[in-house]
Amino acid sequence: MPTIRDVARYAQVSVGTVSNVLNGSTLVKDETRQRVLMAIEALNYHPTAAARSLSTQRTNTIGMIRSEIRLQGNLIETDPMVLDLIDGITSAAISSSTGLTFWAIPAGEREMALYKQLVTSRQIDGLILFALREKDPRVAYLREQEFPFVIFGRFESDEGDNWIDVDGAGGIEAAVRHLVELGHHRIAYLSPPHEQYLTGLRWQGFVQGMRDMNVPIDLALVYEGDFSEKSGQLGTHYFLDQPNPPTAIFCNNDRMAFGAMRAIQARGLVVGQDVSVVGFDDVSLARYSNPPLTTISQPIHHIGGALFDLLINLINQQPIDLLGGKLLKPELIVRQSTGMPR
Amino acid sequence: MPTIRDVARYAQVSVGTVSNVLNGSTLVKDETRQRVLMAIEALNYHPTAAARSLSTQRTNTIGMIRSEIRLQGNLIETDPMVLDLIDGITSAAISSSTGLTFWAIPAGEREMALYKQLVTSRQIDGLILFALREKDPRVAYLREQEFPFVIFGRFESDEGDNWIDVDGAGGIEAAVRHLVELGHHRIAYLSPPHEQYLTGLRWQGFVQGMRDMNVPIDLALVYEGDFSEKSGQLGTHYFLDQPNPPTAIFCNNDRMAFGAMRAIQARGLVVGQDVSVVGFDDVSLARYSNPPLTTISQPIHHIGGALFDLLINLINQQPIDLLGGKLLKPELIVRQSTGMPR
DNA sequence: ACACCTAATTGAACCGGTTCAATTACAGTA
DNA sequence: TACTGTAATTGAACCGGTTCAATTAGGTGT
Repeated sequence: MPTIRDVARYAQVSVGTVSNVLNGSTLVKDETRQRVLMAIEALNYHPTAAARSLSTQRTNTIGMIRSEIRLQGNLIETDPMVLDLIDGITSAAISSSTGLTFWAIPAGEREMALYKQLVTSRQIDGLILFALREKDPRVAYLREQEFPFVIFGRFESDEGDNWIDVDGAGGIEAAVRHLVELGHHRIAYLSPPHEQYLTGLRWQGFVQGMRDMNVPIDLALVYEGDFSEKSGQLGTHYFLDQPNPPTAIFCNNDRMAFGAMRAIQARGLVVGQDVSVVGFDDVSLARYSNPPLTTISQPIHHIGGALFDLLINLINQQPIDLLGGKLLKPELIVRQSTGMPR
Repeated sequence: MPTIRDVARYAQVSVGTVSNVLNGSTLVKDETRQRVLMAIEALNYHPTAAARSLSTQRTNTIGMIRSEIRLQGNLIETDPMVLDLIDGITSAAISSSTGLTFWAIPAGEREMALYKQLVTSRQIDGLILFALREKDPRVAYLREQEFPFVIFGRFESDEGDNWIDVDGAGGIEAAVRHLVELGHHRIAYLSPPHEQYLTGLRWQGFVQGMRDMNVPIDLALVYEGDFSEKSGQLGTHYFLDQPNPPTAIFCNNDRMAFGAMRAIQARGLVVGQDVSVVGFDDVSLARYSNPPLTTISQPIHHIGGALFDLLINLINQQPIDLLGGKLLKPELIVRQSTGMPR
């Protein structure tokens, strides 16, 4: 494996010159540059990433850590939405030849240890956080360390310039309006897990939407899910077992909505007629479910790219201009899972 | 940021000793070890990953590259199955504090350039390949470079010890048997894209299954999809527009099966009665679709972990024992999307 | 007291890049 | 021809670990 010194010798120049050629410095005479390039070609030389990182203090890698969450012992699978996020990030990352490194670890002490590891060992240049929890210790730590990071979502205050979020509350208000306009008065709310930070924001949107439409909230029609299809199913059975069941169910993600539809159908009821269902995310399958799911669409692929750009600017300490704004408007996509109540 | 020399000075030992403590060498006297550990604690020292990589030639990172594929200009989204694979890999990786780095790049010249980059710059210790294509240039290159890599799937010959696959052909044979036993004779086949290497293997399974059951294959009932819901939908409309339409459709992944079910339902037909549908993968949603999807289940989370272990052994040049075997038996999960033909 | 052996410790050399002060090359001017 | 200014090049020092031959410490046997 040739080193920069081999190239220098072959091209009869110094290592400094080779380095300048590699990094596109304008200080190199054209003829010399050609000679160096030919040497690089001839020896099939590629700079070693680790050596470069060591002296530049940059790794050209950003990180993302999934908090594995277990409920009753079984792992909650990653939401397909995250895959779209990854797609968006990596698509944007490739143009600046940056990689996205992934870890998965259960929330808790070991999680913090991993974050500390990564930050202090300079294994990555920055982090993308998502699915923040209430009083999330990760944010405090990263802030304290002044380590570059961006958040998909908000946290505690809307201040700071390192987050991008979708106005989920606004989306829910729109969904409630849609349901009430169809004639629904008993609307159930399938909540995200209470540990999640967004749970509070989403709930506010629901409360606001119901208030705006003058519909009372029945706390018997609120169920805490965990984003899995299973919990959507369980919550829906719980709702439909009530003496006074709902005619519509708002679900905080599409997976729970799919579970909800399944539960409704298992009781011989028709989704969109007997019970309406609204989801959140608009995963690609939502359009192909039976019936197609009314849901709140977030431009997740675009958000992934925007988060990446934001993070890179943060890392490079460049001024940040969030042209598209940092609080994006989601869009209610009406399909056949919602209809007038019977 | 303290370095190993700072720690050495603080603990009044040499850098070599600190390094020995860090790497768990038994050559250090217990008392000295304690002093060093206290210094590490006091200075809050963490070794720099790049420096370590430079001298050990190991990065503790493995890579995975998604080939972005565009058809008619639009990006094919990543299959949710891949997310489960990532989950499986990262779950296994964390215990050996290894990260998984991700890139996405369109297949073609730039793709090969990226592979060469990564291999020669020693940015990663090994690669996990998936979704191999016919005559895939990546395999030849990596073999030639003797770079450690493992494949989810097989390639050209079943030789080599660096792959794990599911016996897709066997799964399809079982699916065909299931359909024929229900009474189906006109079975359509929704194929993967022809560029994919597994397409040939899967087709052989279909042919074998049909032959075993003495059912003729009608080439008018074969359609090449691209793994997207959309293509499942298109293929199904194509099938149902035939003068002599099928009573069952085998789809090579669940996403296409969801599209197929949607198309069937759009025509006012009932899935599992008028037309049966079988998928492949058993993604988590398959159990919650309407009707629940009969599909071929692969232990994808487990495969992710096994691929990781295999790769680590390859990297460490340790003997490999694939206890579970490298060709795993998939399982046909019968749900309500298949039934007797009318 | 001395030889001998093992356990522990040392620190210079190395991994392979980048950086920048110092030096050299060369063209333009007096 | 000497002088000046800019362009190009040089190479030692540095980034922060690991490694290992050489050295020292400490214990045992005679």
